[in-house]
Amino acid sequence: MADRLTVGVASRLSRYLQVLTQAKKMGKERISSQEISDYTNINATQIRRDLSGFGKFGKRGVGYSVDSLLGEIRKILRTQGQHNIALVGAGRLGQAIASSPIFAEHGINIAAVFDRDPDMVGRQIGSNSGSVLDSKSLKDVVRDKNIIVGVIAVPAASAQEATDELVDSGVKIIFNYSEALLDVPHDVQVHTSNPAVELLHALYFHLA
Amino acid sequence: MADRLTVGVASRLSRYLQVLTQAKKMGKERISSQEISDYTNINATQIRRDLSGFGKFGKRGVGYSVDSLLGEIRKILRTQGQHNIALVGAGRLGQAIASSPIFAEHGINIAAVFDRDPDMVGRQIGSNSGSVLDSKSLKDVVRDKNIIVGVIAVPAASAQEATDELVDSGVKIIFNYSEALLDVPHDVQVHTSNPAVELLHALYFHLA
DNA sequence: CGATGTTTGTAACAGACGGTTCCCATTCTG
DNA sequence: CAGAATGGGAACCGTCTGTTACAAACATCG
Repeated sequence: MADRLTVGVASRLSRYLQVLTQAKKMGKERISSQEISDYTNINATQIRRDLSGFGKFGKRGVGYSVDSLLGEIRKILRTQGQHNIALVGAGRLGQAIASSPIFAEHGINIAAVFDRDPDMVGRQIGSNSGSVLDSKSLKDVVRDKNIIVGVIAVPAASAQEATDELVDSGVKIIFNYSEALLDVPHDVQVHTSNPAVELLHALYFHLA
Repeated sequence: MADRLTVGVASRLSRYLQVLTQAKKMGKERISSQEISDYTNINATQIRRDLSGFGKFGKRGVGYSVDSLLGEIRKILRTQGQHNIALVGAGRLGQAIASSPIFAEHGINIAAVFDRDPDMVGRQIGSNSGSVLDSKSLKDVVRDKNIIVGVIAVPAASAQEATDELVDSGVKIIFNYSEALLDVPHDVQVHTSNPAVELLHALYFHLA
């Protein structure tokens, strides 16, 4: 239990979390390993093995309780509390992120939104985040609130600059929604999302 | 060569593609396996092994030519031509997707954008896509253009409905940017993007 | 109450895969 | 020319995954 999880296991547990969250919203109370398998394309035996490694969460002949399994996985991933993140960029993408319920559902709080455009500063975007702050205050705010996760939703041209400011302020995990490649110190993780590349990957496997 | 690639290999090749595309934009002409490793966190030896399996693309003591390696990987992934996709939803997220250069960079063309809101229909969003079409015409347009990739950028509540229409029209690959779990036939791939879950995953590994 | 079907938990095994470590050939730099 | 940098290639090992099989627990139905 004290051992760290493998990347593979943690990834799969995250997928389960995603399915369970949605299943709960749809009012489902119980779910079987086979159902999770249908949604994730992960082998049902693998799912049971993953879960049984941490305890006996399911009931034979019945399945898993959605609620309790959600709690157990959150315990395993140690992501039960609230997490604060900073969002840089209040353009279309930033607005889409800020107004999505997807972060709040998982206990993630958008603690601050920044933009360098004076016309955006002070506006309220999304429902769960405060008003847009001036990028000049980024360093102070991020440092004061001890934020360690930053989301980059600015054009590629200013992505590196935003990254540098975040890193300077103590951020250790960056989600990059620009096309830019970001240079960061070794102790900072960058997750770059690139739908186009994922699409090419999917297309390859679609060929008969 | 006729053999299908492993999922792992194809994933890594896609990552290389992403790095190379960006490196080219930054004016880089040569790149070493070590540099690619720095950006992708993939073992440099692994990278060389992946590439050398398809031919001798690099020059010893020098590295790889960015341009030619780009072409080689595109050849391997068979994604050289133009691909048409359909985008459903012209809200903030849909607009962000349509106006991003990220798809065009990889030869992916947003052939049609749909929205059910009459106020949106006819507007021009993004620079590379035509004007917004009424969702009522989705089936006809998608079928006529032989589109096999659809992107869902609508609220969770209407995601399944949009999915059903796409599937009915022959779409085989769906990128889902809503929180909804989508039910699809077995021959349709769904790629659900969930930044919040990815974030929890990253947070787990960040703990010292 | 008993029979039957469903679902989890667990073990065992084979195959694939990734990381590592070598060593060598080639090229560039000074 | 000497040395550093870099890709090509082989071999090894441990880990992970998918699969199969089966027993135990539970539900359902008659």
